[in-house]
Amino acid sequence: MNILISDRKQNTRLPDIMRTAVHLFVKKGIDGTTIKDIAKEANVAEGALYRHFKSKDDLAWHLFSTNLNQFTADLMATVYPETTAQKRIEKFVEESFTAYEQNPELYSYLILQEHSELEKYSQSYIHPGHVVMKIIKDGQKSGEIRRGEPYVLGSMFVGGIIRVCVVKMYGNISKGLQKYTGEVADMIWDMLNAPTS
Amino acid sequence: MNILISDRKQNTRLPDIMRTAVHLFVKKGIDGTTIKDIAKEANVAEGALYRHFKSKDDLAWHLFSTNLNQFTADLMATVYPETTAQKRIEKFVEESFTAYEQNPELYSYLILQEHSELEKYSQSYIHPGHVVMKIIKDGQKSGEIRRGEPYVLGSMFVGGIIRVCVVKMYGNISKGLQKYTGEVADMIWDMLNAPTS
Amino acid sequence: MNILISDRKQNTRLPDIMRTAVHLFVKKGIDGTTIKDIAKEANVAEGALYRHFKSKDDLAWHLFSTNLNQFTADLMATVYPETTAQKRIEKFVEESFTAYEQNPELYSYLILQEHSELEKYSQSYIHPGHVVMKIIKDGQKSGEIRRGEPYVLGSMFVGGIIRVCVVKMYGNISKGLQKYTGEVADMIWDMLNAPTS
Amino acid sequence: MNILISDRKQNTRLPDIMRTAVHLFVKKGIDGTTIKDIAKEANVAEGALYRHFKSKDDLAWHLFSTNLNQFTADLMATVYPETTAQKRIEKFVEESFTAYEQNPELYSYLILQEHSELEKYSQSYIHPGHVVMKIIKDGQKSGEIRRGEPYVLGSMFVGGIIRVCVVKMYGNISKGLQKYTGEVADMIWDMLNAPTS
DNA sequence: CATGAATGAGACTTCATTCAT
DNA sequence: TATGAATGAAGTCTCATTCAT
Repeated sequence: MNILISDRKQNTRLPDIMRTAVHLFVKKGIDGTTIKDIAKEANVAEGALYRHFKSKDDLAWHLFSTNLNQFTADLMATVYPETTAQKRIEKFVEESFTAYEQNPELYSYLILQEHSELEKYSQSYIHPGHVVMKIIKDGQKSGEIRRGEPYVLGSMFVGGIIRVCVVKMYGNISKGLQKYTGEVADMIWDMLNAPTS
Repeated sequence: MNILISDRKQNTRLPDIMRTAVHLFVKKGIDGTTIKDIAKEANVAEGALYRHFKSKDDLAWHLFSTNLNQFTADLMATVYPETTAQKRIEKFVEESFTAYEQNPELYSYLILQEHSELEKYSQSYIHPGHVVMKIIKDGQKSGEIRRGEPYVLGSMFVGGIIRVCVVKMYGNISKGLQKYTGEVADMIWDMLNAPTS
Repeated sequence: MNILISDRKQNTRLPDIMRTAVHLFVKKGIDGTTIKDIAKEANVAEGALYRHFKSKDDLAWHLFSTNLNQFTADLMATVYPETTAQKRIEKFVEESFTAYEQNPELYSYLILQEHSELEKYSQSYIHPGHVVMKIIKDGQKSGEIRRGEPYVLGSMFVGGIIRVCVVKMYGNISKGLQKYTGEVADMIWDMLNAPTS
Repeated sequence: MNILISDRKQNTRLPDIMRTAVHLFVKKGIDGTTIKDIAKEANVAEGALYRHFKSKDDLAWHLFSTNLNQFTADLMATVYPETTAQKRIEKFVEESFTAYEQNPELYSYLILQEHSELEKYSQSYIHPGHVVMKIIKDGQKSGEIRRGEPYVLGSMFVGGIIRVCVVKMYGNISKGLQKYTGEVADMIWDMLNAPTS
């Protein structure tokens, strides 16, 4: 389900507004994007936006938290039926690359950028890092994953995935990321697995 | 004061301005930081900035490009005397973590953040990614590093390092990063090295 | 309000802004007038101006070029149906003095002042000098007007008119200028006409 | 005597400053010229200016009033030994055109421009208009000059001269103005003289 | 005396938000 | 409900003037 398109069918320009907002927020930052920019590109009057959101930051925050919660939930639902650490990692990579390719701008907005503008809102939202940490800690408990500070291991895991997306976004990788799912999952596994013997 | 050591340079507030600017740019973003903020925190009048820089963005760009060039040059000088891929990776990790710990804010400004505000300036600056790519490509040529799209391998390499710094910055890792140099370098090596048949 | 007469046009503060701007530009110069001045005297917020003009200079230029084109066109339409140089001069004087008396400030802005601030804009606008030069050159061709460098003759012609307006503006002439139309036209004619052997 | 070069021989940059100031004030207006502009073009430090003048406006006013007084006095001394209106007019034209050609920028600063910026200073300085009015009134008394409102006649007289200078300054007259002295004086005389009989 | 960095008031401009139509 | 002109606080930048060196 495309998370940007609300399932309530109203005769509203809301989806246009949201899609445009993500596009511009990614391109120019939240502070760098004006209401006029969004209104013009979404073919809406400036005032129209305030029918749906209390403020620009409210829009930015809504876009962020709603979609990030959704993405994290989807990730959890896909990854955790798997029972081995290796399989979980593979699913995590697959799901991440798929999300990126389906909507690079939204993925960038949710995952690739830090939003200092949103710090005023609660920082306790659920995010994919939680899934990563769970995979690591469960894997360490079961002996599948090497010992070490879990945050370091988790960072090495998720940092690589994030960076691949960034580099793809900058145009340095031409094929679809899904092509690299297996290879990347293998690399992460080589990095994290506990040496047998 | 030793009269032999340049007593001619005017006492300028430039260092204060630059230090403060990095601090605030990291904390609130470039767009989110005002000239007034910088002036107040640096104990300088607002106009003082404009004796040294044409505009706020000019300051941001100067801070970015100058220091990034320097860091990249240092990195190259440290890494490339080494002759094996494994050693180079270790030096790269060590140098990165040291740079982070010496000046987390500057490192964050240079490496951890994407600056959409600076896109108007030339995108052809030298940056550490170039060093990473060289390590990867040289290592693949010599057979030390596994086959695969170099940008993907490079992203996995550098993405992990970046992420460790981000997580440290958010306070989730308490020890100094230099403690993890060996461990992280090993993990990257496990991930990248070509399986010896 | 008669619904047949355009009830659609939004009630805009544009006319207030323009009237006030001319007033202040004449009184204090363009550079000497601030946006705050205009806003206060026009009872408008400072930002209102920027809905209609890109900048203060843009406003100044618009005011200048639009009205000057209009005035020149009117002048041409009044003067050039006449067929003798003497009549044309009389009409020119009459039209000039009438324009001055109808709106001294606008006339001053268009004709009496040099605007170094507007030099950045095209200098190729149409202005009343063109009408003067045409009267002179046509009159010289037909033998009605004395020989001599046309720009010198034109300057003597139009300079007098301009100066009369300036002196009136400074309060040294108390009667309406239209009273002097005949006298001034005669003087110009005495100055310019070719002596009939 | 060049009025811009002080007869006290000090080792000072004052003449440079004054010449530069006139140049820039004419080119960009007083408000449009900055102290930095003047300092840079005169090869002086910004602060140096304040050794000679209390403020920028003080400089502008000094330049204006001193030189205008001088010019008016010279004019009076040249014109008033003459005993007929016609001769006086000729001398006035000659002196004006000579002054323009000797130093167009200074003449422009004194005569061709209105300085709304200087209104804060006394408006009761002596200026060439007084000489003009004296010529007109004396001429009317003696019957040499036609009847009519003296300010109107004076404006017609001096307005032409001013305009010729302006048009020359804009480059539309290529020969030196002194070439036109006789012709212009004749025209003014034709315009102002009382018809005999 | 000269220099030019610093000051800080105030100019121009932007833009999130409101509100009459 | 939509529109977009208006608001006005706040941001960026300028520049006359001061003052330590």
